[in-house]
Amino acid sequence: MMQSLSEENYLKAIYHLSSLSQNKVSIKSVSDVLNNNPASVIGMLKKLTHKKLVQYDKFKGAKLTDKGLKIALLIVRKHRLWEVFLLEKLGYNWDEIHDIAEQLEHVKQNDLVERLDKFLGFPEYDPHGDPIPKSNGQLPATVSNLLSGIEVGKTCRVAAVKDTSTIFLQYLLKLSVSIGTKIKVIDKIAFDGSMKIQLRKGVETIVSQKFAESLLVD
Amino acid sequence: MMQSLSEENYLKAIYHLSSLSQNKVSIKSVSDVLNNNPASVIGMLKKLTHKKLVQYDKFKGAKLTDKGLKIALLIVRKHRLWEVFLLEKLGYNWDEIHDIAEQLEHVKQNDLVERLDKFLGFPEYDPHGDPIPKSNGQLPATVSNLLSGIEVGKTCRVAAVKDTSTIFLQYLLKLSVSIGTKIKVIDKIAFDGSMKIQLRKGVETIVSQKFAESLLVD
DNA sequence: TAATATTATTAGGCATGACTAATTTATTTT
DNA sequence: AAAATAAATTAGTCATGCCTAATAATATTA
Repeated sequence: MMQSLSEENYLKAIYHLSSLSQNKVSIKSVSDVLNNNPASVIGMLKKLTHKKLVQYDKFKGAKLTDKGLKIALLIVRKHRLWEVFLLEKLGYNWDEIHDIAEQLEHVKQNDLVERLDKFLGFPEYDPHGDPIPKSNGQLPATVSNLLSGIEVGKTCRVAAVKDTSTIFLQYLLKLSVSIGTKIKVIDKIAFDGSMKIQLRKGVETIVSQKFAESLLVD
Repeated sequence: MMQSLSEENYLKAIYHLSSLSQNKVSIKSVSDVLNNNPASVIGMLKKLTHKKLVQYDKFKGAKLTDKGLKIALLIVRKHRLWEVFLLEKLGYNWDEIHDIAEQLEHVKQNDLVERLDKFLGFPEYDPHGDPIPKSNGQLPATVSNLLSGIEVGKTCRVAAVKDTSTIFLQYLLKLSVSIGTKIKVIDKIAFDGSMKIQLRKGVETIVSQKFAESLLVD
C-alpha cells in the first residue's frame, strides 16, 4: 500500500488539524489548510475513507484511523528530521527550512528516515521545538505554556514556536530569539495584552499579545 | 519556468542516452529507458519541444536545447551529490543509493544543491565514479578505459563503473571492489574474453568479458 | 525489389486530482 | 420560526500523463 503525494498531504493536514485544536476536522478546515477547493477535499476524503485511512462523519468531522495516523506520524517524523538536517548540517535559517522539508518528507524508502535519525543523533525536537515522533509513533513530551501566561518577574525558556510562519520566524531571528532563549517578563500591559520582556542583560523589548501567544515556554 | 517530475525524467533520460552512446536518441530508446509507451514519449517530446527544452527531428532524433541541457545537468548534479550523501553520511551501500537519489534529485530549491555540495566537501565524482557536474555545467574529466583493454601484467585502478545495475554493484561489493581498488591483470583468455585478475595480494579471481567491459579504469 | 519487421505516429481512452457552478443541508442571526 | 449565512455535497469539466489499438513510415532481409 502506497500513498500518493496528495494523499500524504491530506493525511498530514488532518493530523495537524486534529492535534492542534479540539474542533472537529471539517471539510472547510482541510480545504483552508491545503488551499484546495472543498469539493476536492470531499473527493479525497472519500478515497481515503475507502482506503481505510480516514473515517468521515458529517457531524464529527474527519478522523484518522490507526493506519492513517501511523502514516501521518511517519510523515511528520520525516519532515521534522529533515528540518533538523537542513538547519544543523546545511546551515539554513529556521524560516527557510519548512518548504524544503515539505518535499523531502515524501521520499519513500523504509530505512532512510531511520538512518537520517541516527546520523542526526536521534534528536527529540525539531528546530521549531516541535516533538519528533519516534519510529513507534510515540511523541516526546510537549510544552503547552504560552509566554503570555508567564507572571511578571518570572523567567522562562523558549521551548517551541506555535506559529511557524516565515514572517514570525524571521521576526524571531531578528530578535535573536531561538529555542532555548531565556526570557524574563518585566511587565504586562493589561490594556492590550502586550508585554515588556528582557531577552539578555540590558536588552528589553515590547512584544504584542499575538507574539506572546505564539511562543511556547517552560 | 518549472518542470514536472515527468518532464525532468525525460530530460534526464535524453541526456543520458545522448551522452552514453553516439546513436540518435529515438522514441524507442527513450521509451525503453523510462519504461513508457512510445506513444507517451511522443506526446511528452512534443510538449518539451514546445517548451524549447528539446528539439526533435525524425531523422536525427531528440536533442536537448541549451536550456534543456542546463536543466538536465542540474538534475544529474543533484542526483550524484545525493548519492554521495547517502553513501558517505548515511552509510548506505552503493547498490542501494540509486533509487533514493532518484527521488531526492527532484527536490526544488535553488541553493539546496549548493549547500549540499559544500557540506559534502565539493566532491568531483559520485560513488560510482561518475563525474558530478559543477553548478556552471562543467563536467570533471572522465576516464574511458575499460578493464578489458588493460594489458597482461599491468596494474590499474578502478575509476568508475559503467554498469550501475544493482546486480553488478552487489557483485562488486562481494568482491570488495570499489572506486580506487587496484587491479592487476594476470591473464587474458582469448577464447571468451575472460580475465584472471589480482585484487589484493594473494587474491586472484577470474572475471568474464562482460565484467571486464563494465569497469572503467585508469 | 518485395516481403517482413521495426519504429513512429495518430486517435481515443482512462485515472488522478484539481476546478466551477448549482444545490442541499446546517447553523446563525434577526 | 423565518431569513440569512455558511458549509457540505453533487455533477460536470479540465489538464496531466499514462495507456491500447490501428495505421503509417522506415529499415531490414530474403
